Amino acid sequence: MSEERARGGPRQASAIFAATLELLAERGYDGLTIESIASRSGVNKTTIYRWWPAKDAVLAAALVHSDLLAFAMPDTGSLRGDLLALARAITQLLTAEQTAPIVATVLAAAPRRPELAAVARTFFAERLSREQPMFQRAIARGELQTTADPAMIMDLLAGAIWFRILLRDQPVSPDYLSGAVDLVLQGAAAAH
Amino acid sequence: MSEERARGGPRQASAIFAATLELLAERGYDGLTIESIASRSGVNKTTIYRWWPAKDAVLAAALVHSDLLAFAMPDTGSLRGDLLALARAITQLLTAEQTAPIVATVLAAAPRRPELAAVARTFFAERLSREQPMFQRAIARGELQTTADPAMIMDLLAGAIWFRILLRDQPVSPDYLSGAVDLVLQGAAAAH
Amino acid sequence: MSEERARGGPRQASAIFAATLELLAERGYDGLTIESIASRSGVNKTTIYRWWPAKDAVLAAALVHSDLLAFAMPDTGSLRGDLLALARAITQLLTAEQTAPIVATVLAAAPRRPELAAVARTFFAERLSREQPMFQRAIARGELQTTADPAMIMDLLAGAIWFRILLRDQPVSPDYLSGAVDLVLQGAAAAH
Amino acid sequence: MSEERARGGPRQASAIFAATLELLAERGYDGLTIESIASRSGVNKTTIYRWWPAKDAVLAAALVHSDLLAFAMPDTGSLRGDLLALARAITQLLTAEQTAPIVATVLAAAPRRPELAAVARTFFAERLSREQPMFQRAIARGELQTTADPAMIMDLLAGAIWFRILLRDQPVSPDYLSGAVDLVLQGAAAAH
DNA sequence: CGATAAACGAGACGGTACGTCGCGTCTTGGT
DNA sequence: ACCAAGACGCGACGTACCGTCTCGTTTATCG
Repeated sequence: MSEERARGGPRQASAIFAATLELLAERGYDGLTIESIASRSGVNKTTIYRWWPAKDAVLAAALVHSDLLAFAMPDTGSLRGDLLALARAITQLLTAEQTAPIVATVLAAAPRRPELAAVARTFFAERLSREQPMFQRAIARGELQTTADPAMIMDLLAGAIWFRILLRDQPVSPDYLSGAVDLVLQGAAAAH
Repeated sequence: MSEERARGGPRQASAIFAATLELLAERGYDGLTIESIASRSGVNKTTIYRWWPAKDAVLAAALVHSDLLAFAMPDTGSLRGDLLALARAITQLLTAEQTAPIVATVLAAAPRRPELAAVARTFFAERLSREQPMFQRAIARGELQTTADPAMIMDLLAGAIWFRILLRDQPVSPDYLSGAVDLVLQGAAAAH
Repeated sequence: MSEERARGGPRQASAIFAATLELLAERGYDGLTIESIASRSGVNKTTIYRWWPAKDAVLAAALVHSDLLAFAMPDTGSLRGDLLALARAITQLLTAEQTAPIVATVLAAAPRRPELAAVARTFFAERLSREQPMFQRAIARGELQTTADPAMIMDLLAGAIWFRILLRDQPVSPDYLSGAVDLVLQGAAAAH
Repeated sequence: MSEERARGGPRQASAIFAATLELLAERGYDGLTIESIASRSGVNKTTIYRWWPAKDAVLAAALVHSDLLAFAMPDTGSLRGDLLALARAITQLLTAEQTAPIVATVLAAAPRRPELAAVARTFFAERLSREQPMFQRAIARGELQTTADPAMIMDLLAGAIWFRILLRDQPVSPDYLSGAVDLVLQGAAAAH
């Protein structure tokens, strides 16, 4: 029952994925070439093409296979604490030296790259679904109205962080984060 | 005293810029090549390289030169109306057939491309400064507290729209927009 | 055991060589470009660069591969006859419609082009060594002194023809050839 | 009566010619570009094109204008001495550091470059005519038969040297030169 | 255990685009 | 009238990866 190789991948899939993410971090999306992945992972170019149609697909597979997209769902006892923890995790993802280039790259390529777009979409959808319990706990605690829209709350919070870091290129301070969380929470608390 | 050509650009700059944006919309960022710009604009490749070092620079110049980044600052009489108008304009920009491919592609590519990042940064900074009167009017009307942070409000609103359309790939309905505006406004209205 | 392709050359080497010599004859040395060779031979430019670093190398290989540099060593029974045959062959090479443009161009370019110079040097060295039997037969027949220097004799004879055709641009008549052969032979016959 | 500028040339012709020959010696024929001549001579590219159609023409004019092609006709008192002096001068021209690259270059380009070919042809023709007195003196002294062909003698001698240096890439020793002169002289002396 | 099919290594190839160089033409403006 | 300055179209350069394609050589699974 050697499960070492999943269906639909080459024998050295792990080496390929590792090389892919290394190179992506080192040289950026454009510096990431199939040939460099092949060379770095000690695999022949043909082998990669046998399994994936293009470098985006390799990258998508590498991301899914990696734990870069994994994140712990917080449970601090209060919605404010949970949202703050999430906001900090997002900020971390977008600024940490190892993850920032990868995440920026994937999002940049996503709009025109179905594979990467699918990864992003799936990631965010799954994330939202995993956030549901957090909001249900908050409702149970009376911290949130039943009518509140968790997706919108996360859009506002996560969007502000993404927007500020990637597009406005402005720092995201702890104060900014707590201010944004407060604003959104108070806004959601107000009756419709 | 024909001042027809600004300093630092080729004679057919306009044709080059037009071709650049057309091709960007048609083929996406990676499909946009210097040779295709040259061919489409009826200009020689060499001429483009004489003036810009890389395609990002051409693209940045084309964006600055275009009116895509122009936008009217609303003045509806209420902050809610103004923010809603802005939110609609942003949504429009990101979804309209002519602008969406260009804007989405540029914004997506910006984090990895210094020139494009600079354009985005400048654009958003200028935009924010032009939004100041809108917030000052709201404060004068008593719709907003003096302590409110306009930048954060715009980050939340614009970020949510951008995030939802480009990353989560979800529709942005009029109800969603007004809901988001309300949430943010009520959140900002609550005391700190 | 198909030995069809010699080591160190592309699969369509012959087509490339043929195109190279054709184009050299048609357009001269400077008009001979890698791109034109690629186009004419139906091979991609990249393929040529994969195997040769520059056009001189292609040209050198084409020359070596061709039979332009092949020549039959005469054996007419007398040194005078042999030298006359050689002189005629050289003249022919430098004036015949098919060979003249190629040979003249190559010889002219040789001094400035290491690869071509090497081809010329090798060719003339090999040629001289193949001429040795001719001179030995002449010595055996008593037509030539043992002290005579075959290399000098050939330098004088070949040099005169080459000089006259390529540099002085003057015709080389049969009378001129036999006159030159006679002069050299009689000079060589005289005691030192 | 300022004759400083000949008809059909720009004001800075001398600077252009000097730059041309310098660059030719420094960088070879291919490294000699119109743009580099213009830059070195402090003249605009346009000016050069106004007067000469291509770099060959500039080079031809520069050579004619220079004294590189000048040579003194020897008069040593004997034909053998005169020929030896000529042979040494030719060898010098082909091997001296300053002249060798220029001469090799011109001859290399000549076959396909009418301007340069004309320069070469003119040079050799004029040279031969200036050699006539040398042969007439020899005939007057009884060193040479009336029937001897001076052109052929010079073809053999000069051709051997050119051939040996440029094509066979072999050294030309003093012994070689005197041997060649002796051989040719004795051959010419023998009756037809 | 040995056949056989999948996976792989090696690398030549056609192709697109890159960014650069020098050519020769042209226009403009200044002596 | 001549020239400096320099933009321009053009052709070729040599390079980098792309994705495709044989062609043998492992592997590893199964009869």
